[in-house]
Amino acid sequence: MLSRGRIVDAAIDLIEREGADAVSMRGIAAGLGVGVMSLYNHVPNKAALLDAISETILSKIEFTDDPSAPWTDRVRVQARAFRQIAHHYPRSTMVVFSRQLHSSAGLLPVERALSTLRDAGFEGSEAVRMLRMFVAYIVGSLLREVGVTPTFAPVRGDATVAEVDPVLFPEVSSLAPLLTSCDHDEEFEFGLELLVQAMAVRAGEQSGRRRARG
Amino acid sequence: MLSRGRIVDAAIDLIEREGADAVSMRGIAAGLGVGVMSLYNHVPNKAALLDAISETILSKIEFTDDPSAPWTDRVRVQARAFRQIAHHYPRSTMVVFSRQLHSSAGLLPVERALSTLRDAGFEGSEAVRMLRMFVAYIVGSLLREVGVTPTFAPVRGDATVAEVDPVLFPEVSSLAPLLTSCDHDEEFEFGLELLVQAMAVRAGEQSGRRRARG
DNA sequence: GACTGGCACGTACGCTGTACGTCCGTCAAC
DNA sequence: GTTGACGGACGTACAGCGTACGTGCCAGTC
Repeated sequence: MLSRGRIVDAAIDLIEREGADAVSMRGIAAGLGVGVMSLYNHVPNKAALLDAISETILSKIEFTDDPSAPWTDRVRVQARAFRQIAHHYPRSTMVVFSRQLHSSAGLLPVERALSTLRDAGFEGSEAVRMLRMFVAYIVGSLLREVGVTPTFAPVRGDATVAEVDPVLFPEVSSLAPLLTSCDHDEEFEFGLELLVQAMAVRAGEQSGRRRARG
Repeated sequence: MLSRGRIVDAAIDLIEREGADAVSMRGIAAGLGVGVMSLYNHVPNKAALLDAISETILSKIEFTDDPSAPWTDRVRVQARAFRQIAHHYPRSTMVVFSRQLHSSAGLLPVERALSTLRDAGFEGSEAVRMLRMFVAYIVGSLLREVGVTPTFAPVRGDATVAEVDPVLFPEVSSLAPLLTSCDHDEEFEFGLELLVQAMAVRAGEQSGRRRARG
């Protein structure tokens, strides 16, 4: 028996195997051993299916952070949970980023993050701003990590960089080896640490002001 | 006379008018008053055309930062230049983000940024890490700002948030008004400032260590 | 037994990207 | 002035896409 869930799962499998461009209603149906039009009994159209894929991916994020741990550690754990799922479904992650979903699928991550930020001492618009900044960093990082099409990426990039004119682009030229290679784990942790520290500084100022007022 | 540049310009116009999904070789050709296949005399295929669009957009970034200004100000100016062009071509920006380009089109921004980071005291891998973190934030922010499909966005989001269960999602529920509305300028500047300050702290530690060694 | 609703499915239409062949205007060589 | 080559604009054609619509089967209810 066909179902919305089975269709979404098959679609995610197909995307991970053959890429987001290769996904088609016919391909998904073939993967399920089913006629194309049968899909439309469970999904109104392809756009809705892609939205459903986004929600499913988002819902797979597992939060294992300990509520009693310091908020800085919880922030780190939550950020890594986000990243882990993106690495597990790299190509589907691209479709998540390419669609803005109006649904409440991503609400649990937001709730957890806001709760953590409250523990850190941020409230109201300050908490929302912190959240948005943090999400921006994570999304931007993952877009870079995941957008390089992990499978069969032609390493043509090196050749291009080798041709960089050292006179026009001295900095790029001298840092070329560092720019072409990238330890994604290390890069992510670096930015994460910088952000957590920046937030800690800001949190200290906040509580300092509150103490001064109280 | 048809040319690669005219094709790219027409394609960008079309994307901004009707969205990235609506862009087709036939549509572009029609906009130029030309047969479809004529395009293929100047562009090998649609993917290459989209790459060309990305490069063109990237090349439109104007750097007006004063090399004699403090590096913190230069960072701010460069970030805003990036953002400005994304706002000028919002829908094309989405295609830029959805493609990773192997070309050297985005090299000038990188060069300028690395030069600024060197002035701040960052060198080698530290500079590259700072650059990548900064780009991640900017890209993530712009993806949020631009991904909300500025034109004719159905404001269904508010209704969805109004239905949030206050028991399941207390934080989201209490901050709902702040979460639904968003002053993009303010949000961007907030994160930008936080990052610049974090970088300044790190730069101070760097130069401190150098002084200690020297 | 008849009736009804849901689901799987085939057909068909308009759209897409693009391979291939054709035509025509321009320019060089004789 | 004629001829030949060549580059660019173009039409045709094909495979593949999303999906509107109609058909047939099968379970459940009166």
